[in-house]
Order: sequence, then C-alpha cells, then structure tokens
Amino acid sequence: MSLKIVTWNINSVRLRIGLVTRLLDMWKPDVLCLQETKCPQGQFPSAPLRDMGYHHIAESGQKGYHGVAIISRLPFVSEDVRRFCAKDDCRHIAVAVATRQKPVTINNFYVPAGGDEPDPAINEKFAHKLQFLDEMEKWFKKGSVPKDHEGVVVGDLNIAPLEHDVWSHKDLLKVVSHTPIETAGLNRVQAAGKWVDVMRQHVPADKKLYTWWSYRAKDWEAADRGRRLDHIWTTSGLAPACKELRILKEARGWTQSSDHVPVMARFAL
DNA sequence: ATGGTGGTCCTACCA
Repeated sequence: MSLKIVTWNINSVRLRIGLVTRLLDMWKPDVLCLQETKCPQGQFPSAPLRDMGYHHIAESGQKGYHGVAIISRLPFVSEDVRRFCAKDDCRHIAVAVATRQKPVTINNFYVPAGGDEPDPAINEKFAHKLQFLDEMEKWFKKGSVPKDHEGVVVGDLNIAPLEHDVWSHKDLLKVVSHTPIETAGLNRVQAAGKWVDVMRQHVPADKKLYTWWSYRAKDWEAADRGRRLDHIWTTSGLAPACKELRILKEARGWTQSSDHVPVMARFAL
C-alpha cells in the first residue's frame, strides 16, 4: 500500500475548485491538504470532491482570510483544530488516518506571512509570525504525535530556510521569508518535533527548489525568482518510506493559477 | 524600480 499526500496553498478554494479537481484527477492523492482556502466554515465546495471519492473533509475556515482543510479518501480516526497565538485565525488542522501500518497523524499549517518589514518591534505581523513559531515549537516539544502513530507536517510555512530555497540567498537575507531570525525559528520548530525534511531528502540542499513564484513578476517562469515556502516533514520512522517527491511546477502556468504549486510525497507502507 | 499582481468583498487589507 502507498500513502500519497499533497499540500497546496490554493489561494481561495471556491475560486479555484476546478484546479483542485484537476490536481486530484492528475495525481490521485489519498490526502490533499489545502491552505488559504478563504472560505467560511460550512461553505466548503465539497460536492465535486465527494463525487471523486473524497468523502472525508476536515475544515477550519473563516471569512476572507486564511483557512485550512484536509480532503481524504481514507477515513479519519481523529480530528483536531488548534488556534495558535490565541488568535482566531484558522491556520492549523490535524487529522489521523488509518493505514496498514501505524495510523498517521497529519498536521496542516498556514504560518502567518509576516508583512514586509522584518522587525517585530515595528511590524506586528512579523511579531505574530515569530510568536506562532514559538507556539509550534512548544507544542511539538510536548509531543503532538501519539506514541503509536507516525506523523507528518505539511503546509505553507512561509519560510524558505535553506540557501537554495530562494533564487538569491544574498538578496533575500533581509526579505521576510528568508531572514536569519525566521529560519532559526523554523529550525527550532523542526528540531522540537525531530521532524525530517523529506523534500530535501529527495533534492540535495545544493540544488534550487521552489514551490512559490510571485504574481508580481512579468514572466514568472523566465524570471524564476522562486522560493520554497511549502514543506513536507515526517517523523524519522516514516521518512525512509518516502519513495517519491514531486512538485507540480506546471500548475503555476495554469489559467488563473495559485502563486503556490502542489507538492506531493508518496510513502510505501 | 519602494513598483509590480491577485483575492476578498466594497474599502482597505492581505498575500
């Protein structure tokens, strides 16, 4: 048996439900984790997904902003919504799915983008981003994955931690998403849960790897000024089972695309 | 080059 998990910042699930079904048809994942659904709780466009066999949908949504959802062919054995930083933002949802082996707890995150100015003293959005990372770190330290489960973290973490996760390390050191204080924070989060970065298990750290290209470029593909903002981490027990890692770069060229592209990990279980 | 584009929901705010 294999478990295929896809993560995608969809930037409005109602506007782009046709791209979601296109992706499901192409890759046929078992589980799809979405971020920035921008869809109020209870108004999720579930009918076309159920028609494709995705009968299990967990959502945490609000009007206008943020929002995360998990769409699955596999039944959930548990479900959990958390609100980090004591805000009402819908930025995290977790489910556990049953597999032939251990159940797998899947955490889906949408980390705050953090605004433009990388200084928490003058930019409260950046301060919120750093606080959110601190909360994640504390929560993972306590142990967020049940002892008899394996675990996965996916989502738009809005940080490109490695030198080759951005088109120019030097030019982006002072740009929110690649500043040292953010990458240090993300590294602490990762260490707190002993998470393995399975994307970089498949693509060496000295090779460029992007999941996001700005809408503001005249020609995103020619400029190729990308960043790796979307991530897939697993517990060390699950990492060796990750046999395939794919980034659907062509989705960035689809009509009315998201600025993020889908990332897929396949696990042999 | 302190712009550029895009989504939400109607006026700015967020990315």
